[in-house]
Amino acid sequence: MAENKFNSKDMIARCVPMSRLQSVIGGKWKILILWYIAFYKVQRFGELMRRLDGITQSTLTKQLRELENDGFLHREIYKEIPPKVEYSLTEFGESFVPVLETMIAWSESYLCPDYKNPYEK
Amino acid sequence: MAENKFNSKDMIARCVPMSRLQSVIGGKWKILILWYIAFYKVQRFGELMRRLDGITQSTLTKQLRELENDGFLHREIYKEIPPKVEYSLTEFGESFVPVLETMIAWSESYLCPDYKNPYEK
DNA sequence: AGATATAGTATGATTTTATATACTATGTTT
DNA sequence: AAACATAGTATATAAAATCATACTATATCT
Repeated sequence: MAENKFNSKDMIARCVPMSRLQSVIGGKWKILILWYIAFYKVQRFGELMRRLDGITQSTLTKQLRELENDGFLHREIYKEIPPKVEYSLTEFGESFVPVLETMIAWSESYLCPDYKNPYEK
Repeated sequence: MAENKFNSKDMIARCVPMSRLQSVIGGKWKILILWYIAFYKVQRFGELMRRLDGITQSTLTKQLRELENDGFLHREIYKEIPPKVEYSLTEFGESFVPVLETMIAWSESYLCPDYKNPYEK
């Protein structure tokens, strides 16, 4: 049996950042949205709608607002007609990109091993 | 404006591993459960219950079953009274540990910067 | 004989998440 | 004059996730 060198109180305390991470990137679309914005430079609401197969406008709006409130995204509004809004990563959002990279690398190797990225040799 | 060197079809295809990852580690408790098992060597149902503040038995059971079905966890049943079951990472589950490490490192640095891990200098 | 321990299951209620549908604004194009 | 484009909002509904509560089994301890 493995030994546990942490006591109960420490274990609970240590868990806090993981809990926060869960609450911040949980949700059915968030890492996908961040992924599109970070790696494919998708910036427009309409394009995200087309990419995220099956999402509704109100759900996308809600997820984007939460990502904005949590500091990942910047939302630039242009006073034009028809309306134009561009989403981009904040500095904080950029800091999360290596985590996304680790996630996608693992997913491609272990979760979808038959998946072939056409841009890698 | 950033250029996008991927066409629409590729973008959708490329997204698949991220979608699967989302479906596999989404949910309110899963990365937390994996974290406890991987880093604190928690193996028993009852101990997980005590760690995961607020989770109910049925929810914990469901999450553990899903992690087992998705290949992350091994569930070893001992034919004893009172019942004894031990959870541990499979080889596949172990492959995910570096991702968990990246997640927690980012969370500690960026999400909970005031959090102090008592076991690091 | 009754309490204790562990790992659950069963049922139904509640909360959270997501969906469908209709609607808004207004400059430009047909 | 009507249609189009974009980025939404509003309202109501449905589906999924989670929770609360009560219950099961049975060897061992008191």
